[in-house]
Amino acid sequence: MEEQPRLMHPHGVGLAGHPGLTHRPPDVTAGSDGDSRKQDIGDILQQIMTITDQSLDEAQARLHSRFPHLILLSLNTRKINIKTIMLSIRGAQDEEPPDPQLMRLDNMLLAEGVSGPEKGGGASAVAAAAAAAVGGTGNDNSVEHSDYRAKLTQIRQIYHTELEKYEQACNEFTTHVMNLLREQSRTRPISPKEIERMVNIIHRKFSSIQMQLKQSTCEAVMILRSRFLDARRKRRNFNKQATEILNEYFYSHLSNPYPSEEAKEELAKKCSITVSQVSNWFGNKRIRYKKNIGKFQEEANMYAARTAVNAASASAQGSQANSPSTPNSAGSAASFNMSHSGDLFMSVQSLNGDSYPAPQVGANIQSQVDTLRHVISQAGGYTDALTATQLYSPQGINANGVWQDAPTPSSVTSPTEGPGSVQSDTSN
DNA sequence: CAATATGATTCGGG
DNA sequence: CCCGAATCATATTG
Repeated sequence: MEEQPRLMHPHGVGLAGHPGLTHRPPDVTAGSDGDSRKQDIGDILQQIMTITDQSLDEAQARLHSRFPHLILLSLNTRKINIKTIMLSIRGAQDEEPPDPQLMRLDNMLLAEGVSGPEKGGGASAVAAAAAAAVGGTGNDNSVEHSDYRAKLTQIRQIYHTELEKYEQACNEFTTHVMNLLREQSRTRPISPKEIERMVNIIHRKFSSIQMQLKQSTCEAVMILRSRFLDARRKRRNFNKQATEILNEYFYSHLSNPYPSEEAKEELAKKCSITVSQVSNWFGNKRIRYKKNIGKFQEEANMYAARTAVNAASASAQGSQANSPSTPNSAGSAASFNMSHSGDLFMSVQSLNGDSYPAPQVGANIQSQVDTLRHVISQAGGYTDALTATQLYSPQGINANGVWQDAPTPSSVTSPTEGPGSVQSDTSN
């Protein structure tokens, strides 16, 4: 919630001051005496070393200071799934084997889309790669996605500017030194080998800086990735309305709370969440409901009653088939059509029994039956006879085939028992 | 703060 | 792939 501003530096930032490199070659030209040439060369070399070392540190410091929170985060938060990530880039951190490491970093940056072409394709590639690396569930979390992408772009931007800067500085410096050497060559013979050696030294130094930069960038990307792709880190509860909608659906399809793909899509749309989230929600809901029905009775009652009323009024106004007369509204949802519902239930039993081929009316009724059944089973404690006939199981749902499965081994016929159940049903 | 609620992920199975 | 189950990590609540 606070990383935005930090990373949001509109380009330019940070490139401004660049102590180590920008203040490039000290005025070496001063040593135009003649004798102290050799000394100068030594000095220059010294300078190179100093400068580059300094800038190296700075390069690192800068990067770290640019993503301080991120890095802090990685250190603070528990072991998160960074372990996987760390594994993938380990070896790059510890020792410093010359080549393979650099290649690794390069590959990674490339795969990450940081050092690749432009944005667009790169980002999606990153997403894919990231998803694959982290979970494997390449789903659709486009929301967080854009955020993630934006930040990745920033990282890339910084990376590129810095890299460019380094390169430029390197070139400038090399030229500078070359010029100097050339100048000196008039006073003393300078073997090409010597020049080459100098250039090599410079390049080596600069490439080591580059590598630091790459490494730091990798780190930042990794952290960013873990931050954004591990959704658990940012879990947000769905808003009240969404939960309502989901619950409504769940309880009105209690006998078969497995929304089809289309249903999921619709729910997702209505709730402003992704289909995956809908699936997750139902998965969680099913198992948690089953695990402790008592805990959900209140809620079940509520939604069942509510949707029952809705459905009832709806069907009353619409077609009527062999429907029960749909009595009074609100109030005693539990007690009302108890007797009728018995019939209804029986009559629909067949529909309900086999698969849910239910045409149009069937679906409608099915839904009602579900909710009614609940209402009934709630009042069940009092309506001996009906509940006694185990037509529809003890727990209220699992009447037929599918989503049934005896839950709590305890309590069978009486809805009572266990934690805090009952009580509330009469209030209804 | 602990306890609980909740969304997401991971691990087998079909 | 979808499920259920177990589990994780965060949110919310008391």
